[in-house]
Amino acid sequence: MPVNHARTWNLKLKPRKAGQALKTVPLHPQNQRMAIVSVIQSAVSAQISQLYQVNIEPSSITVSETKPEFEGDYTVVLFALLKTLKKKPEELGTELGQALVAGNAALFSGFNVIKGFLNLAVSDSWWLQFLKEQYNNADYGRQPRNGQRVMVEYSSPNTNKPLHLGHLRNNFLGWSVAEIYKANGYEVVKTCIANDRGIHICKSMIAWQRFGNGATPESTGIKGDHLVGDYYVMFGNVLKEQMKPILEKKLAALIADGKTEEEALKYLKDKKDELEKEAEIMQAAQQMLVDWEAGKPDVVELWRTMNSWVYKGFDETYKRIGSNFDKIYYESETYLLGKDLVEEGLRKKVFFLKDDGSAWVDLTGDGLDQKIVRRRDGTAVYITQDIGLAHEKQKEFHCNRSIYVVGDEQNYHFKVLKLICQKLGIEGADGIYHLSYGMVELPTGKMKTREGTVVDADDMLDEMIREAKKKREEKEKELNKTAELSAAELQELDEIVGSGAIKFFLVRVDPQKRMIFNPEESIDLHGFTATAVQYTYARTQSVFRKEMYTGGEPGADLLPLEKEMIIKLERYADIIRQAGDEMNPSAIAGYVYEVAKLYNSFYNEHSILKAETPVKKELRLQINQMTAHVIKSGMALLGIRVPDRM
RNA sequence: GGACCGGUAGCUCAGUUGGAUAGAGCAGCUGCCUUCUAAGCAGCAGGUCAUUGGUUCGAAUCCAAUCCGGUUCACCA
Repeated sequence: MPVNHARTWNLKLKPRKAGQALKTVPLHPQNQRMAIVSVIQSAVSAQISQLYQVNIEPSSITVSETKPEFEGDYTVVLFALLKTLKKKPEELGTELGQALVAGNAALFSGFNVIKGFLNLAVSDSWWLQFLKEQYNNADYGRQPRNGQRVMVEYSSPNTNKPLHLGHLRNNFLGWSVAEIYKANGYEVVKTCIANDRGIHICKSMIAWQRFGNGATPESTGIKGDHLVGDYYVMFGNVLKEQMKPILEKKLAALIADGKTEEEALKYLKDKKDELEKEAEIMQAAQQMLVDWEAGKPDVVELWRTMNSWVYKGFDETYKRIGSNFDKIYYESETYLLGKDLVEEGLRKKVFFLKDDGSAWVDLTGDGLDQKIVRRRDGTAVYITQDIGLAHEKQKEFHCNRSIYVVGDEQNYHFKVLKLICQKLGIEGADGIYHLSYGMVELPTGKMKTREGTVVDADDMLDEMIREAKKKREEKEKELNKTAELSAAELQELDEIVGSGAIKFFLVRVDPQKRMIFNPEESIDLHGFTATAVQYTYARTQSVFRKEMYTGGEPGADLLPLEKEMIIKLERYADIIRQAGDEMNPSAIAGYVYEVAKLYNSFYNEHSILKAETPVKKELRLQINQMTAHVIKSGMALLGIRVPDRM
């Protein structure tokens, strides 16, 4: 079917937990450094081998950050080693500690043993060397290209209504996971499937045709996706009206038939979909779907027109939230794709035919059920399209992994999809991964279109930006911090803060968990929020407006907070890897906030520009710079910008 | 009923392959702006980690059962 797509969605994205180690290609030598934890593991392993002639795999040695209440920076947990080495905890800790300090003077400056824990102090010189190498590396923590390619599909809107809060979580997750994959060295293809055809699309079309009086986004001044969404809602209302007499009649018949009212109501509820087919307006919508599939010119034309309104509206929203895609698939172009594969599956005996001619796959051996893949009338079902699309994606991009960012109500669907693709031997089937996330709910429960409790994405953004502006204007009365900014710059600032707040709020929670969206709390710009992190970044820049680092020597020793800062910053590389392994942007969000919080303590405790000595000033300016880089880089992985002043 | 997911402070959430006295934010209470940005900092208070049993040097974390909440098991998508 000829389809005209006059839209221009731009885009990008990334995934999680890879079972395989990264094959890194050396490109940036400064990014090839070994993490401190690995350095310690290797040193301990080597020392054990020397002292006791026993080989212990470095990665199997537990090394963690020392708890604040103890002396030291990193802790080796000895319990696991006691049996193999036949030592008592204190004895082993002491022997190992002495040998480690004696043999690695540049690395360790001291140790203590408490119970089965060997606490090691890493020397100031090691941290200073690290700072020297990395403080001005804006790409610290990012890995060189590893030659692997990953596809991330996210967003996937229906073209019959505007985006809502659930779509925002999906978009931010998908986008961020894509960026995190890139930071881990993968090439990423961000994709989206536009669900642009089907009975739900016809519903808005019918309603517009009947009640629209030729209304357009231009004539009404309503954003296209919202306008179409209004007609979708209108369809629902009309249908409800038409169902009333039908249901009443049916109810009376059932009761006359001897059923109790309760039984009858339950029956009607179960048969809701079937009964709706008796409503005139529903029949009209179904006829329209038939006409669309037959390519009836006026229907196709209306479909194109209304979809173009929606796309235009989506483009605006995507632009505001900074979402984009490298490749967009349209269901109108892919919905027939899986049909050949059904034939192939039948030949390969992956599928089988039932007596009525429908085609099925039997997954009972995999702990699942039988699943239909082709209706008896020969048409494809949802899963069939997805099989076809998976095949199509591989033909074009040959990705090592293919991530689908889709809500957890489709867990079963994706389990089935992967299994079928594997059985069919589709390339890349093993790389299919469903990044499942929990629903966004309100304190009052689920969002329901019928009850008008759906939080609209555009409204949400408007409200957050309004809040950011309000807060900024309050602050301006106290301190004239943003006085030098133009009106346009101020507006951009409000957008950075407002959209950052909603992004951070949705992305800071473990994707897997469903989350409660409390409008009042989300609007708060204090505490564990993007705003606090952005504010911290603005502070670093405020310092640099007064004075820059020179690149000179930062001295030989560190105060506790100075060292804590460097230790925290060093961890960033590991956090990126972890967030990638787990496909979990919340790991980045939590870390970036920790950096900001620690920096604020540091900032409060030690003056940078009025440091005790010029050497201390240089040290703190370098810490200031690395903090700024890490915050900016980490926030960028979440799709959140940071302002120079606020 | 089968399968899968969740249950941690009043609320919203962290808690790495099992490690030391379970952490943040919000809300509540005390202090701190003549200073590099107070959208911040320091502190107080707040816990039967759903329950029970098990594994072991050690369990919020692993196993089993139970309770509570959610999702799913369509010739819808």
